[in-house]
Amino acid sequence: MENIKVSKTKKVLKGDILLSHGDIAKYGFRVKSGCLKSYVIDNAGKEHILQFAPEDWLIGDMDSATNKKPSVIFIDAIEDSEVSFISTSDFGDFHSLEKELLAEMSIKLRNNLIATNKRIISLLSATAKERYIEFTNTYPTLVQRLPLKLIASYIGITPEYLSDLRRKISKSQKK
Amino acid sequence: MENIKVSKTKKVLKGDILLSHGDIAKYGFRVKSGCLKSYVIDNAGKEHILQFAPEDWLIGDMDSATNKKPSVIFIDAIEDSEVSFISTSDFGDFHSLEKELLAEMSIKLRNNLIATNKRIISLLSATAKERYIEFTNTYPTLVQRLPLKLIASYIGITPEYLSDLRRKISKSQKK
DNA sequence: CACACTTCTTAAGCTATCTTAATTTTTATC
DNA sequence: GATAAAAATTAAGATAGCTTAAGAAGTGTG
Repeated sequence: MENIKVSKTKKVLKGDILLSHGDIAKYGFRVKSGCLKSYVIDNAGKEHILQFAPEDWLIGDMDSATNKKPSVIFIDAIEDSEVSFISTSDFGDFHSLEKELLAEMSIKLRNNLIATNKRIISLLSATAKERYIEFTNTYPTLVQRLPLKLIASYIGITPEYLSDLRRKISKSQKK
Repeated sequence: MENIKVSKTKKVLKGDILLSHGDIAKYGFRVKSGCLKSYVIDNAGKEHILQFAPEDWLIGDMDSATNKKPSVIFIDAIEDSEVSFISTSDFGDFHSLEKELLAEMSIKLRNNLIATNKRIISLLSATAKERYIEFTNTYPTLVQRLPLKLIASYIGITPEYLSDLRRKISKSQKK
């Protein structure tokens, strides 16, 4: 999607909120530098991270943008970032798009779907420890860069329990 | 994808396996009648259901088909079914496809991605009880039709615990 | 460099969910 | 419609992962 219409580029600061629960998504975001996250907040007020978007990643709420419905997610900057805005009017009607662009979009959607399915497999069938190790293998650069509590949130456990797991893992490696 | 190339139609019996762990997926499947499921088997030998595919649904292993890699999933018939085979060569190179078909594929991929993301939100942020109630609301016809143990597997719990939950739910409704 | 703030760790007790195993109910088959 | 097979239930004991709380270790900022 290098050639998709991009309306503007903007600098955002760590902590800035680009999309809030209840908003109707008018834009998706392409991250030029820095890192964004998308997440939900559950009934108990706990945050659960859906996606990290470092350099060159896209992030947005496709459901809200496509169906013009209030978003259930938030998108924030977790580092100072530079972000370009992708108008979601492009998402609405695929039939009006160029063939070339459609093919690229299909590929991105397909790859995203494959990755998302892997995450479901992981959530259904792997233990917390296995999911953590899988995360470190899949996103080694993010592990360096992100606070552990965000990684815990992404893999579906508490930071305290992740801390336990890491201690157990490093203990078992020492021998 | 009504107009995608479909090589053949075939009747399959309950229990028949259409794709096995280790296979490279040569076909996706469109279900004409009956119902298929896709699932993984974890290290402990437990089955975890990724998808149900009743009438008019598509099911397959996109990762295996796209990347010509051995599948990590199985696809079986859970009822006697009639199924048409979709050649996965269509998946490989999007650029060679008709524009109209690409637009339809993009829409299907997008909708699938939206649904898949909802499932991740549910797995991360909802309790087992909430996930069960959500399932019954989202797929009321499947609830009638499928054994509870398959639903338990789909929402990520054991059949015994689902049984407990159902008892608690019906007890709390009686008052 | 000191203060505040965030992140990380540790530990004890707790709960949602699992395991095992036996029993009952439902469904399919000859 | 009897028998076998599959599905669902029940219950007791086990455990992975959570909660709470407090302290330690980083990190940024004036």
